[in-house]
Amino acid sequence: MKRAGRRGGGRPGAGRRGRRTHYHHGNLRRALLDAALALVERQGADALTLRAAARRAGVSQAAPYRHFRDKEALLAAVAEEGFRAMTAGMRRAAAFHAGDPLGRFQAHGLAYIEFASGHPAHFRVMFGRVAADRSVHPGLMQAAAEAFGLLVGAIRDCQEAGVVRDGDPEELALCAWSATHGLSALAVDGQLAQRATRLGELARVVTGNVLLGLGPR
Amino acid sequence: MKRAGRRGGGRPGAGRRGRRTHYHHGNLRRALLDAALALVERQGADALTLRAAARRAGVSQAAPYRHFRDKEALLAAVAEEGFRAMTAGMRRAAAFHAGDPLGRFQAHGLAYIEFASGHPAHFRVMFGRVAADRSVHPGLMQAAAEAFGLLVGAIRDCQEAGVVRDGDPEELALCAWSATHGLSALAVDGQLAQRATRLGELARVVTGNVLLGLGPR
DNA sequence: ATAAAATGTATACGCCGTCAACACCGACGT
DNA sequence: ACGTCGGTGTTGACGGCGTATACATTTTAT
Repeated sequence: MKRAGRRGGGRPGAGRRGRRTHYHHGNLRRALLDAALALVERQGADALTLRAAARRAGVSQAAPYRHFRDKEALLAAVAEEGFRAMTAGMRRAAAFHAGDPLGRFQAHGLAYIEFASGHPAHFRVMFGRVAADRSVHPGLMQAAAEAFGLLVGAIRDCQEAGVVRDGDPEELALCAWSATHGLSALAVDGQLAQRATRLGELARVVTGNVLLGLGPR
Repeated sequence: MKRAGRRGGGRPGAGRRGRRTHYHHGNLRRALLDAALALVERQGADALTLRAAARRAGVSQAAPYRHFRDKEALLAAVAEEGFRAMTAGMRRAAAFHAGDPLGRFQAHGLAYIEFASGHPAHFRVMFGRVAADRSVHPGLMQAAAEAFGLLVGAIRDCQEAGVVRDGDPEELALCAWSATHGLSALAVDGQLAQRATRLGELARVVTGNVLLGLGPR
């Protein structure tokens, strides 16, 4: 149905097809999102610009407006992808601790910190001021809620196993989320400068301390 | 010609021969900083613009460059003031718990969260990416270190009182800082939307949980 | 008094987000 | 088959931004 032939298809020099280039792009929305992700990952959050994404996708500066209402919408989409990637990483890490609720829980936290330190610019977009009113971007809200939901679920499992004290699981999960997010944010913002080399170790200390606090009384 | 009412108000030594007083504006650096703080506080971090600060101070757009190397330098100065204000707030709060190291420690955390939720835009400037290399702004680094130093000192006092377990105080303080900063950051970024009304309560829960984790074994 | 240094202004460049007007393409009703 | 229509991409423009350069003015040092 949709043809793959694209105009410029990424690089004017490379994309030569028999025909004159097509006027329409194959899937510009996806291409812009990929361009935006690459920009963030390789040149930082400040390099994420509607015009730069358009350039990278090989279209004109106004083309993105057919797919994103404004820059904020593109940022929200980038953030959403970040939450999905982070959630996937947390799931992967937890899979190694099948019968061990506490281990799963800590693995979630470590994976969170690992994502942040591995993709600092992306992390900043995820938690930066993407919108005055977040509810305008339901996909983003849902993706963020899913990550938090993992933690809440893990807390519930720990409570059932008797290794975490009773109480509102959301509230307890928030204690863990705060510590995990805080360490990640401090690391990403360069506030741990001289300690950065030990980040992995610090992550264990911090998440471990959370567990001590959450343990049964 | 552009003449616009000069900064008449409070120009010291307006006569001539004012020794320590400054030349044209009075003290443009301070005026720009105040303008920047007002912009951040009243219109958010995105409204902080060199040109807007200049406008608000009543000077031309290029004037700020005589006092700040670039926009980053102005941001750093704004962030520094934020750290000083936050540190002051933490000291004030701790003063109410003279003989109670644990109380002091928790008061620090609560004051931290209170500052963040009371001045979200300023908080964002303080922890946003002000510079690729923070060491270019020594005043900022020092102001931030002072806030962290408060926590470390409080941890030491708690250890001496036997209410916090032994161990590297910096490491233990970092556990507390992470949780405190994390809750603040989540609140500021609107990630606690529906729970925001209970922020004060959540702050107590989170800081209390940290103390449980740090307690003697 | 005069030269030098400090401070502010005018102007310009290039990039940005965004908008309006237009061009092209594929699909669909007739 | 054909004309039209909505979705998609282009061109060009506007005002705002950070910043550089050249210049004017005031303060300070000699």
